[in-house]
Amino acid sequence: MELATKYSPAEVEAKWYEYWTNHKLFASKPDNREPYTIVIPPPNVTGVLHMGHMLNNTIQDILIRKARLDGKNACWVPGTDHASIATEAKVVNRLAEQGIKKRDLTREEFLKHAWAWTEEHGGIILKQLRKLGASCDWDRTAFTMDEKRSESVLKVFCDLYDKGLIYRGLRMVNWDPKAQTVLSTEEVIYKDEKSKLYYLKYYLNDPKDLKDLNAEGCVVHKDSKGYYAVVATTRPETIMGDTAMCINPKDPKNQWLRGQKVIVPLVGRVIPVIEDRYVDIEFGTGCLKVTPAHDVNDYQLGKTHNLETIDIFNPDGTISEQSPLYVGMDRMACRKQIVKDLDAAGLLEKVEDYENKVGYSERNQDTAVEPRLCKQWFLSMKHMADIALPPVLEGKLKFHPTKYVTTYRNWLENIQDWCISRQLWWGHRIPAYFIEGEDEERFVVALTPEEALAKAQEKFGKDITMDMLHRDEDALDTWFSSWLWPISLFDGINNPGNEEISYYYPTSDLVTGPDIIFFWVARMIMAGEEYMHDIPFRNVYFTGIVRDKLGRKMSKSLGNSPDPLELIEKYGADGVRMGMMLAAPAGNDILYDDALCAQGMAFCNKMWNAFRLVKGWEVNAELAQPEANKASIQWMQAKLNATYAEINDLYSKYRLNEALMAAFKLFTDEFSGWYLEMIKPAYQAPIDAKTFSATLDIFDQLMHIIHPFMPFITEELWQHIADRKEGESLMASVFKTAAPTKEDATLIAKVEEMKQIVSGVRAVRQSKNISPREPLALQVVGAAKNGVTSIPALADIIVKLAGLSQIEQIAEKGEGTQAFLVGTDEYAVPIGSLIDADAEREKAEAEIKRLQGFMAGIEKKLGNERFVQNAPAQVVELERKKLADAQSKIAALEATIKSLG
RNA sequence: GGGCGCUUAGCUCAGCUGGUUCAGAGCGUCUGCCUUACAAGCAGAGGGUCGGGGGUUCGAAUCCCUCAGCGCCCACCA
Repeated sequence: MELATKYSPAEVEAKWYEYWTNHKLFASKPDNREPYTIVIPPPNVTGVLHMGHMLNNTIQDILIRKARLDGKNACWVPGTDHASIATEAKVVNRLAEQGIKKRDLTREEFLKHAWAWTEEHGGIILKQLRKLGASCDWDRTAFTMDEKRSESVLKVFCDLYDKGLIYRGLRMVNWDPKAQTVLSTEEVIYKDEKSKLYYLKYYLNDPKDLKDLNAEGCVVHKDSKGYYAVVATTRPETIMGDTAMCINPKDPKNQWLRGQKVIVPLVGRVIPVIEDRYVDIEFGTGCLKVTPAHDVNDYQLGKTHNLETIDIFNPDGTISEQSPLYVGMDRMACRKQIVKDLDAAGLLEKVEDYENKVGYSERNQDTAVEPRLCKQWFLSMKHMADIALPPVLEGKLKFHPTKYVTTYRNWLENIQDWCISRQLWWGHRIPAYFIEGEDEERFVVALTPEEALAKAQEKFGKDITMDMLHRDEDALDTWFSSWLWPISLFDGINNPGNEEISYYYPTSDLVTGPDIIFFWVARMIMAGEEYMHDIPFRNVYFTGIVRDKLGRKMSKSLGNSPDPLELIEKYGADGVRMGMMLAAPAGNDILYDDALCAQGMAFCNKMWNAFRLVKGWEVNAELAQPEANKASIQWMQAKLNATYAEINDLYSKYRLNEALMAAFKLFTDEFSGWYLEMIKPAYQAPIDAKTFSATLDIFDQLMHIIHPFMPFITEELWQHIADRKEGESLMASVFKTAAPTKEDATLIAKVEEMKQIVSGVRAVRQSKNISPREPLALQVVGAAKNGVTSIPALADIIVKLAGLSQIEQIAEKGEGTQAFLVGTDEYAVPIGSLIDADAEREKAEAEIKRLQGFMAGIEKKLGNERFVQNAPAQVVELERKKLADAQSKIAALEATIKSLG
């Protein structure tokens, strides 16, 4: 069979992915093996694959495939998230394009559209993951809103309510006027914004007893219209909701305002001046307008001072009927207008530039969140924090990198209750039933309407009928279902103690971004401890953010985010996987560059061609195995064992990029660069059978080592190495290497020395422009005769790789030779008239000078009493060895100079 | 305002429980090679006073202090 000189991934990748799935090689069932489990961070059901997913899922696939090769029962469970806000927004937009308004639809009608959308666009992302090679157990594919998961969510809600951990409360919450739902504090992103600070005049209404006007530090404002106070605000449009003005009782500037009443500008409402130490004396003028309905702090003040609350906004962010002015106008337009009007009325004293933080919805980043007072469902978090903190602090559950432990701890120690209700239809509808009647807060929580009725009758009287029950219209926060993911995927909520949950839980590793440490990671730990009394996963690997090579975040608006599928088409999935991993040091952001994928693709080609070489050899069973080949095989196996031990260690530390680099170097440098060259027969000459089969065996092992990173090409080559039976697969074959021995280490060291001799000769060729085909002699000078050249097998290899005619021992260098040192051993290559005596002398002299300086430093050290006394004996010994080595090197160099005449 | 992290070769990073001739790797650069596996390749080479300053120590990229720059997270000052 003739193999092309270049590897072409497309066909190969499609072929093997189909093979793997046809043979159900990704499937997992509980058995006697040790389980290794990963649950996928469920992507949004209607999302498309982006570079973050590529990184994240490549890592998960590497870990899963490695576990499989280690002989574990690897189970990677895929699924998608219903993403209530995002998906509902998309559906609302589509309906809007068709001229349909959400409010004109019933809940059932809307949900029909939403499910249609989900079926149409859903799961695309999971299909894309297959292109990447993701070895998920697809038969387990779940959805956060499928039957089992929904049932779990409702059960948990009822349970937590029964435990008294879920409650309804009237609170100041974060309102998203675009999505028209409340958000949790975690869903609000604060951004620095350049804004204005408006100074507004609040005239005194009927001033009386203004006696402190001349007190020290007093700042009084007065103009032709009378006395006034100045209030600084960034939100002038909220003055319609002002119900007080507040000063600090200790503020000398504003003492004169105590007990007065002021008039809200434009609005004309008369409000009291109250006093509270909350007010910062230094900020603005020290006068604060109090709008209890639209600011968290003002709400607190309102409560303390018993103030009226005027809600001037509609849910969509327009001005409500409650306001005397600007009714129906959007809040942002209103701000502009009211500033104009205030100015025109002479009520605006000045405007300053100001920088403050404005909260935006995590999902609608163009929409400023509005604080709003409303009744919502909350989960009490104190208990949850108490159970979720210890396993992480005690190290039972490990974070990689560990720095996130601090972040986690800080959040849990300052945790606020979780607002879990959302004014959305797409999601899990809250299983609470309100009872018709005057008291709007009569309700029961139950899994089914029937149960609800029974509970209601028991609680509120037998006369209650089904017709009187109205289920809460709201849905639950998406994260209220994803926090159960590691449990609900194995049906551990509905069927506690079932075989699957007992086997797979706790899962092994979670791979996710640090941006959802609070949203998801922390809450899964809470749910795990609450419902399984155990951690949900043993390790969390936090990936970095994928950035472009200039360090900018990848984003649609910048257009700097490549399309993953196009990349796979261009570089092959293996190439892209390697590219991602090369750029991804553990715990750091990754700076993505196409060039890295190109390197990955090049590596595929390297493996491909190495295989072509081996495959092309003619085997002669009669041929005896040369000693040199035997030694080469021994060395390669030793090197492979040692490297794999290193790689395993790196895996255990989640330093996957370094593990990949080690595997890459093992194949490229050691195997292709050295080993294959060592055993390669002369052109068109046959190879002995032993060497050939040993080489195939090593190749087989290398494919195992590289497979987790680059599954497709390794499977392809592995299948070529031997005749495999249908259904056999590299990915399903358990792989182990022998532990490295002392003998291995010795052999490796010898070969390293041997390589340096070969490189030394090559360097001589390079500097003198001597063709690799022109044979040279190598002289082993003096004491070096006991080096690796004295081992016949290694000497043979040196002759072969350095293109030598012979190796000879000499006592002293003669003229016309160029020398080099390997350690303290000296070698020389006779090159006759090509020698540039002056240049060589200069080089040797410079090196002697450097060594003398080096020795001077060591001598000083050794001359230091305190060093010799305090440093460990072996350190001192080492310094002495360095000194001796340097001395013998100088001696050799001096001999070189002498030989140059 | 509080907390965390980073600064080592042109780029991306490793080394940091102090002492392996320790200053490393990959990529890029330069030089020479179309050598019959691979030019998506091979061989060879150059490149950093480890951000600045101070301290501890026989000894500091590594520990401590300080300054500068960068990044992230948290926090209700209008």
